[in-house]
Amino acid sequence: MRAFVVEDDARIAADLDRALSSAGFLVERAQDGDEAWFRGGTENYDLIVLDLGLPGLDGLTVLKRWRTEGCDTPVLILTARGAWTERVDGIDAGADDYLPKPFRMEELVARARALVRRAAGRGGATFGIAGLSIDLNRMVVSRDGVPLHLTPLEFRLLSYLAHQQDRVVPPGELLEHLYGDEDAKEANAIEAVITRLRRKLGPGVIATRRGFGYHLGQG
Amino acid sequence: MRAFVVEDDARIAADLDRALSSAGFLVERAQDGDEAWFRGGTENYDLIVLDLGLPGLDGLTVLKRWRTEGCDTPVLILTARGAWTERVDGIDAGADDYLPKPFRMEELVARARALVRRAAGRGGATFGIAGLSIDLNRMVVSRDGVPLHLTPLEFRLLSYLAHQQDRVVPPGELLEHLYGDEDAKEANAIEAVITRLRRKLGPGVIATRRGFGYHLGQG
DNA sequence: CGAAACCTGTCAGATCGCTGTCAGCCGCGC
DNA sequence: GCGCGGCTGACAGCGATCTGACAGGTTTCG
Repeated sequence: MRAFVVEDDARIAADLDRALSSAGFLVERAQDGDEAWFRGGTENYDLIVLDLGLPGLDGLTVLKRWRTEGCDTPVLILTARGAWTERVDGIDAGADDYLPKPFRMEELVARARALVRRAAGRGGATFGIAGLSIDLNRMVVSRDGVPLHLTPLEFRLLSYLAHQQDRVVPPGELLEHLYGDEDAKEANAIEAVITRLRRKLGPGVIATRRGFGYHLGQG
Repeated sequence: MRAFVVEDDARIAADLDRALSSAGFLVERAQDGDEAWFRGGTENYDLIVLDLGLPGLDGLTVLKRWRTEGCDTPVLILTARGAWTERVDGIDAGADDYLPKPFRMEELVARARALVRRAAGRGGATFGIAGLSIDLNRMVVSRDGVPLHLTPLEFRLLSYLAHQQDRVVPPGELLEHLYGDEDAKEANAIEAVITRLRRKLGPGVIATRRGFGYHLGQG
């Protein structure tokens, strides 16, 4: 799950990074509008957290450009401006949600999760598959009530697959969403994680569609 | 655009009704949890506005039941409780958004629009032909709801035929579109793929026009 | 601070399924 | 009945995937 944090205040950005990271997101940051516009329009994020008060390009403008470019990534706006009209502007510009500063990190995380979930067309935060229950909020996976110990990477991969319903996800897409474009890994890295996951989850959970990718559920 | 307003305070309900109606929604109302649960689960609304403080069934409970029943209508929660933990609970229960009371009607309408817009964004990259449903997004082909496991090549061939409607496609054209001009294969390669496809799809899907080519549908 | 435990990417060898080719059979069209 | 295009089962090559081993790096704990 890749998140893109656009925030010029270094302290707040660091807080956001920490909170989202520990919630299972792979966080990338930008500090000004121009960089935000470019990367947000180019990369494939699952969520964007956008501060309206930016140096360079204004946040609202960036958002509008993304939308006219056809980018439909969920966007959560942070605004220091208290006036409700500003918020309405933000939502009408294509934002999916907003959070007025100051806010609780817990609340931000909850909303972030809700946005991603909604984008996936899914209602609840926990669901079961193949005798497995996956709680995306608590980051806990259990089998027959027995909690399984997944590493952060394993959980991120499983969670991404879960958000894709039973769509077949190509390895390249997994690579991109697990690691971002920065330090590219060998395609084999995905296979390794899949193997380790299968060992813990048991058979019948992650299926391979040779030539296509992976998906949850029986082959 | 049908909206379902669940609110026990008659005055607020009337205000919501007026605002949403003038925004183009067809508004229906309920005043207690039991009625809300029944109608929300039965009818097909585009948006539900749900007050958490309800007589009868609690709002959160109603929401959870809808979600476990598979209802994925966008839900906007109204809450008088100011504590942010309550809001987080609502979102975790499957709400798509919440609005703390008191709120501006303009803001509610903006959010309502955003939710509906969002929900409409999910859409069918899937189409059906000759009793088959082909989902290009999930890369899955199913017959009578039973998913078929096609190999990449088979999928490409079928999908090309599907895009040509029921036009008769010459083998040479298939060869060209499946392999490009580079490493040319024997014409027989196509026949082999067709055979394998027919075995999986069953009879009556791919027809041969001797001397011309192949097309979808009965002879 | 140092050691142990753990996480994770890479590699190499094993495995498995996809796919093109071939040879022979079948059936349409004449 | 004949000829030719099309069909099909068998098979082997190849690339995709799997997996165990290993090492670098990080976190945990004493």
